Amino acid sequence: MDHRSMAAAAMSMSMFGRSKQKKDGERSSSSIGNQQAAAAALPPRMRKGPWTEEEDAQLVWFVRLFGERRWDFLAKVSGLRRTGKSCRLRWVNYLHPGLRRGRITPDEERLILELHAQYGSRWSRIARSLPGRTDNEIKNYWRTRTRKQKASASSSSTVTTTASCSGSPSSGSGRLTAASSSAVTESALRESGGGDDDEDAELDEASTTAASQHRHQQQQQQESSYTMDQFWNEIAAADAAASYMVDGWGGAGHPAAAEPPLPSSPVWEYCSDYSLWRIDDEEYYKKMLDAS
DNA sequence: AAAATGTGCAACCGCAACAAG
DNA sequence: GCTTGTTGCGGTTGCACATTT
Repeated sequence: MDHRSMAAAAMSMSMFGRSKQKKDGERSSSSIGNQQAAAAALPPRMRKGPWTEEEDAQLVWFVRLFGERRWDFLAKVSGLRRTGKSCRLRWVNYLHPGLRRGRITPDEERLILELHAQYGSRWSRIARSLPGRTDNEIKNYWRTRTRKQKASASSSSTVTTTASCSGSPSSGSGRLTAASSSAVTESALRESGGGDDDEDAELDEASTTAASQHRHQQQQQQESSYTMDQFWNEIAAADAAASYMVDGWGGAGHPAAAEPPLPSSPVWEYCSDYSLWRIDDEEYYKKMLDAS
């Protein structure tokens, strides 16, 4: 690993950032500027909120240097004004290689239901059985799912009441219709003994409700799914490409040559003179930090 | 077209467990 | 055994985008 490959990582980070992430980054970048101006005379404060692409790239770099441990140390050394906790969270939930992006598949959904029945809300335990999925992701999915079910249940009861009172088949929106149909399916399943517990019924409900959108969702998933494997592959590819570059960032013929790879940090200048890349001793960094 | 509402998800917070000194 | 620092976890919040009215 050398500084060129880390620059490649920085390049790749900007490639996989989603639109929302980009917007967050833009907002955060401007706030960084404001904060930097305001905090010039103040002791450095920890940043909060969405991560910028620059921060991501910086974090990826230092995690690749030091490994996924000592997050507080890593946060300090990296120059990121983030807590170790925040760094870890960002890495685990967003930057870790092998993470899957995109919607939860029906198979995963089934597995989550099984595991939730088994372990309850122990999301990290459930996540271990779903490669590429984080506990946060599963937790969010579950939350969304239960929220939908609550809404579905309340609206279906409303529809049932309304229908029984007014007898009007046209009452209710399309959403309401979908919700009520799913509720009907769920109750039918319960009555028919199609599911041996609520979880199964819920699963079928979810599947039925989504049936009309399933193909569309799968298509969306194929389009939107961008795994961290792909990301790291791109880094590797960029590594290879970078090996053709001449020394320094003025190398011609490469898109990345025009701009420096990463933002400045307390150790950045040190890094850029190449001497960093001969270092693998943590102690050296401690001394460096003490000296700065 | 604009406002209101819903949805998805990244990130924060507080707590607990664990390890090292 | 106590203190301190680190890590991991679950619950919750807030924001941006999408959809509906």
